[in-house]
Amino acid sequence: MQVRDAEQARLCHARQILDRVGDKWSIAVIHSLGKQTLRFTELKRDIDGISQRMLTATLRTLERDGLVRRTVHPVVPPRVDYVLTELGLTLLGTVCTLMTWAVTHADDIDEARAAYDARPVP
Amino acid sequence: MQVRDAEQARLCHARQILDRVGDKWSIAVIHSLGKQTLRFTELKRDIDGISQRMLTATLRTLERDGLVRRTVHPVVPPRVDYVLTELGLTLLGTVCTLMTWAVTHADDIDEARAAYDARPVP
DNA sequence: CTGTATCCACAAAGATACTG
DNA sequence: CAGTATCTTTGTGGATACAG
Repeated sequence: MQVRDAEQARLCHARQILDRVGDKWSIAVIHSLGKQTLRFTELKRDIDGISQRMLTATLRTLERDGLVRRTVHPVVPPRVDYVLTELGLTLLGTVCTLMTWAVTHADDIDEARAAYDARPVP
Repeated sequence: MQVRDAEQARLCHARQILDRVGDKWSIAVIHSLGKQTLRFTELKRDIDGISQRMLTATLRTLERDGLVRRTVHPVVPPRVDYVLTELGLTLLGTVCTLMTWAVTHADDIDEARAAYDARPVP
């Protein structure tokens, strides 16, 4: 039973992390920063549909988790740069793998959905 | 501009799929079915903390997306089996990759969080 | 056994306005 | 420019009861 519990615990922990890095805004930020260092406003422009509130919250979480580094330049007007850390870069690779899967199998999923929705309903 | 829009569209589509397969219950179901075919009740027992409602909803979505196959046996009492499709199996592999990343770097993230939370607050 | 239906609570997220 | 504060709205998930 200890084995099952230990597995559950590991899964649970993994799920917590997936909940973090798996939400759409985190993915978007990581993907954007994968290309280059960006400032707050540049990120906001780059990520379609994100609100200031969500961008701030997402960046804080990613910073806290050690995936993104935030650099404040003491100038006027204020300038803050965001860049992926080394840990963030390893995640970028993994995220890209998942992205690739999603892109590769998008058609399969669309087909499956169409087939499912076209079923005769009793 | 078309290039950027096309990329945005692809990213958006990928995000939709990630939203599906990335939520914790989907991950849990796919992981459970990765080991063996299971019935509804067995899945509910296997996945700690899931409610009937969520399990049903998750299975429907996965079935619609062509990741899980649902087989009803016309017997009394009713018996319904769930198994990963071929497409589901390819996702299992990718999910495992992400899981592995999460497990591998869990300590790094915990450290980063501890360091972040220990910062002196102005 | 395998679900569906309903209700409710809480949290997440958008809009908006304001500050250092 | 780079956020914070506040309000409102939406959505997600849990509990429960019931049906085929």
